[in-house]
Amino acid sequence: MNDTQKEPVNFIQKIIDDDNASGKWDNRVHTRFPPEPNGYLHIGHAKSICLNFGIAEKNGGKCNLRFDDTNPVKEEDEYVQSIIKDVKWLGFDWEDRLFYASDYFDQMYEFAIQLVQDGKAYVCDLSGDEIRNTRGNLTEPGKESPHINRSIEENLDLFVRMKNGEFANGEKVLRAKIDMSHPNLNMRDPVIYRILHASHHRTGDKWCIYPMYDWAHGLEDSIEKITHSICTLEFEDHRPLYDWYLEQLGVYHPQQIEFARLNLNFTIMSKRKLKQLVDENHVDGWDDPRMPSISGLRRRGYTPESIRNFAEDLGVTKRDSIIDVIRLENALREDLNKRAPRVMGVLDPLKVVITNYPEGKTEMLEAINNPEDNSAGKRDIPFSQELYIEQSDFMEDPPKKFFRLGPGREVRLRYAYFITCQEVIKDENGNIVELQCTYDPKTRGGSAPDGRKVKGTLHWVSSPHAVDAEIRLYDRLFLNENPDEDGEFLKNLNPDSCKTFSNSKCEPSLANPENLTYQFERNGYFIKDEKESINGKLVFNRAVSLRDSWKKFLKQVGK
RNA sequence: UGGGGCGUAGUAUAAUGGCAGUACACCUGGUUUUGGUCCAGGCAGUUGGGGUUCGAAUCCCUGCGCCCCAGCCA
Repeated sequence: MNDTQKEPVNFIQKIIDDDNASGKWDNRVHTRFPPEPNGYLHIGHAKSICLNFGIAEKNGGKCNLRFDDTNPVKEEDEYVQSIIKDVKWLGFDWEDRLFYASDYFDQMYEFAIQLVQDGKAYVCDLSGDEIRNTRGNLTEPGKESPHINRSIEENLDLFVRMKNGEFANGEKVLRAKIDMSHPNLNMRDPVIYRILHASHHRTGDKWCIYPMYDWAHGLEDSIEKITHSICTLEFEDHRPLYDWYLEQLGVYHPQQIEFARLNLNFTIMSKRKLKQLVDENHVDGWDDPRMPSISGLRRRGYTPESIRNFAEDLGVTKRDSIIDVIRLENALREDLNKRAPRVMGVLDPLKVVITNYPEGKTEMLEAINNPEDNSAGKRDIPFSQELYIEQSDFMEDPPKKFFRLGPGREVRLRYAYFITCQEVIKDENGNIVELQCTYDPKTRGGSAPDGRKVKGTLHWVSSPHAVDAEIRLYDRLFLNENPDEDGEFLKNLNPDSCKTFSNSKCEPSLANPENLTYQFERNGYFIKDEKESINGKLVFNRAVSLRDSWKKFLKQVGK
């Protein structure tokens, strides 16, 4: 790279550069990824994970993994475990810094006591409805709570009794005393603690009051000595409150910085809606290969590297944007093109008999494992008289630009021979069931000594040596670019998002596939589905197709 | 309508007072034992109006458009 082409520096890195120049944080960079364990991680979280861990890494800093588990009614250990697994799988290391907001509940409670003692918080008896009704709205100020002037002693007493479980859910809350006419709604005496008689997945029944996000998050950051607290745009309005709390408490005060979350077209990113897809069985769980969840992408055949490259390529800004999901797919293709071993698999087999090939003979032919990587070596694949090719590689009455097989046409079988179609065998219904072809023995390996060329090269599998498999091809889960545009994302589900070929044939090397994504030549990238490959059945998922200019051509000419 | 943000090719993203660049998408062509990869070329942009300046995407004024906020969710 020449020095006129610098790597673009995003606005967060610029802030860090400035801070380091001024010595603001003693040149420390300490970030955190703070998921709430109320669902599985998705590709949107991946952007945040890559940003937080990435920026720490680039600046010689640290990044914590911290569970923001302040709402026991929504959170579960299952989600904690899945999140740990996913972040690790993406390739990030929080070393010994795995934290939970719930570890700080005692400290948070003490800080709340301090705020009450300073006369900056009060216990309010208003119901949820009453609080809402007295908050005012976008244009009108709110009204003060009738309990705003309780004495410090009374507030202390009531708050302690809240903690001790003397009151029912919703009966009382602790609120900050700020300004009910503040133009920022978040500053109108926000709730700090609410009563929730609910069992927490980590603290059990120790607590019946739980801190609200705004109270908890700044304290978590403060306790962990975070420098740059990176979050998404919708929290911009919360920053004044984040700052207010830490300011009033006089504690270590990180800087909150907001960036635009990732949106992908043809995809939904709301955890609530993804959970709905799972709960209502529209998909086969959080790890359904069509889900944008990390676990879904993993099962689909995505690599951690491709996701990280994608996230890196995205950049970081404050602009709302919708990324074309094609970019995610391209990131995978780019990664896998360099690394994936090539194999041959026929999705939808059509029998081919080589009439002039010795019956019962098997010969081994040499194939290159990865033309992009010489170190991947070579392998031998068996060839025999009876083969399978792809149904879509034969046309009885092919158009001129169809470079594949047709009556009387000659094509190359990859790494094998040139064959010519002599006869088309049909069943009583007129379906093509077999092709009788002849081969040219002089073209062994795939090139003709007389220099003659063929346009098409087909993948194939020797019938007696074939490994049976089921192959699943995935399409987008939704029909619309913006699936939730009309608020009815379920109606926009793509009924053809999974196409199954149950009679596929693979080359013998695939009998016991490794846990990696292969390229099935001319078909795309595939990975064994560990969940579905049971009872001797072998199931492959297609992660992404190869670019297909033939398909594109068909589309152009209108089918 | 109060407050907080954001406006650069189709989609994203650089340029922070000095040649509007890059990626993806799209279109041509070349190479090729994957209609893959790779290579070469092309199309295409600063939200409107005013101002400051030798010079404005960038600074100022003023419109317009889009997003977020009225959970005891995060």
